[in-house]
Formats: sequence, C-alpha cells, structure tokens
Amino acid sequence: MPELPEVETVRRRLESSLKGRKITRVTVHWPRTVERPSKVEFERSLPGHTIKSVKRRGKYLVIELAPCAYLLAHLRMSGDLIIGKPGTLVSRWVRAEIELDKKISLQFDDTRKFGKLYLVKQATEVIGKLGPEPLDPGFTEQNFYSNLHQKKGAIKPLLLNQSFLAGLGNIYVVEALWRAKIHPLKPANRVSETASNLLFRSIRRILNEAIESSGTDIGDGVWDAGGYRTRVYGREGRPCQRCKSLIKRIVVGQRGTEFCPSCQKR
DNA sequence: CAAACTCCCTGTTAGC
DNA sequence: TGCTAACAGGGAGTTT
Repeated sequence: MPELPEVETVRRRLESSLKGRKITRVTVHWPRTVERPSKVEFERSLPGHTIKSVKRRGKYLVIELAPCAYLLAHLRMSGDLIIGKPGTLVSRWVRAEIELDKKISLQFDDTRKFGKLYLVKQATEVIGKLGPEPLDPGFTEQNFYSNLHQKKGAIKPLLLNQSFLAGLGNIYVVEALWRAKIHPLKPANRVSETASNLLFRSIRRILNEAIESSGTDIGDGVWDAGGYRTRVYGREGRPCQRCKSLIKRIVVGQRGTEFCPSCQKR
C-alpha cells in the first residue's frame, strides 16, 4: 500500500510529464474523492492553472500550481496517479480525471475509494500537522531520540502516527522494528539512545532501499509492482532471516504486526 | 495525554 | 460449485 517510497515513486514518474502543463478540464467521477473544496468547485477552479512543481511530503503528493494554489493527493490504500489520454480511462476505477494541454490527462485510479484530492490556497491547510520527514537531512538521530524519549506509549503505533514522523505505514514500520531488533510493544520512553539511533538508521535505510526498488512487491495486484522484498511483513510462520525462529503475528493498534519473538525483545 | 473504536470502501479469501 | 462473512488497510474523528 502506498507509503513514502511508493508515493515518491509516483512523484518521480509524474514529474517530467506534469511540469509546465496547463490544466484544461477536470471531471470527477466519484465526488467523495474530492475532500476539499466541493466536487463542483474543484472542477470549476482547477482549469487555467499551470503546474509549477511536483513534490512529496510524507505520503502526500503536493502539486504546486500557478497562480497560487496547491493540488494535493493522498493515495491511501489503493490510489494511483497515471498519465493517460483525455477521455480514455486507464481503468474502470478512475475517480477523477484532470486533462492537461499536450493531450495528456492525469487520472486518479482508486479501487477502494479511500484516496483523497485537495485543492487549497496553502499546502499547510492539509499537511501542516505532519511530523518530520524521515529522509530530511536536517532531521537527525538526536532529534529523533529526544522526540521518542518523551512518549510513553508503545513504539509501533507511535511510528505510524503521522504527526510524530511522516510517511511510514504498516509495512515499513514492521520492517524497521525488525531491523532494529525492537519489540513493537516496547514503550517508546524505554528505548535506549543506542537502540533509538539504530532504529533511526534502520528507517532511513529501509526507505532508501525501497525507493531505489520503486516500492514494495506487497499487494494483490495493487501496489505490488515495485521490487522491494519484505523480510518480516506478511511472513508469519516463516523463519526469521537472522535467527531462524518463526515469525509471529500480533495485533497492535488494530493493525497486524509481524515480528521475530527472539530477535525483538521488549 | 493515550488508547480504543468507528467510519469510509472493495477485492480477496476463509469457511460453510 | 456457490454463497456469505470476515478481513485488510490509512487516517481523521470520536469516545473511553
């Protein structure tokens, strides 16, 4: 499911096609896909804008427009953005189509309808409360540890909290905790500085590797086109790749959580 | 403040 | 074989 590496993959794929294009027409097929403003406002306001840049913040795609507006997309579970031809839908699940000049169209493909589009004056209206960007060079392991140290809840739900750290979802949190040998239920404030530093580096390494592989191969026909192979996620009952113990699965914060019972101690 | 639950959805799968 | 119910998932919002 699209987490930071998958959104970054989409961003890289779209950037060159979209930059400099002018929006000519917008058609929304599933109104609830547009979170803000209304479907009608969205369709009416967007045409005439030109795309200045295509960026990413956490799991959001941030498209900067001229004059002064932002188009943001959150892919949630099954969303994808695909370049196609105007009027020719790339799948039966296209929820919105944004036609551009040069006869191309940006199509929001989303089987489960959880994805969202936003048209706002300021990007901060949508992404203002996000936590630090894990790959931002200005975000250090010292910053990470001092934030972590103040939290008393379990580490796993904390890492999924987008206002604590932006961009991680279930897959990469499970992978990072395994790599750093930390139990998903371990209270954040009881993670040592050494372990916190290792976790920080594990998160970065996993995200970088996944971006290089164009995302994960997990998913049932949706979002499995990447080459990143998980070591623990989705591998309950199979041997740990470090110690051969069998991977266990528990539920933490209503989410399935695989871990190695002997490598990852509480 | 933190944890638990609800909602939004559909394709897949386990169970009968 | 064919059906139904359960399930997965992100994250905002609500309740405990």
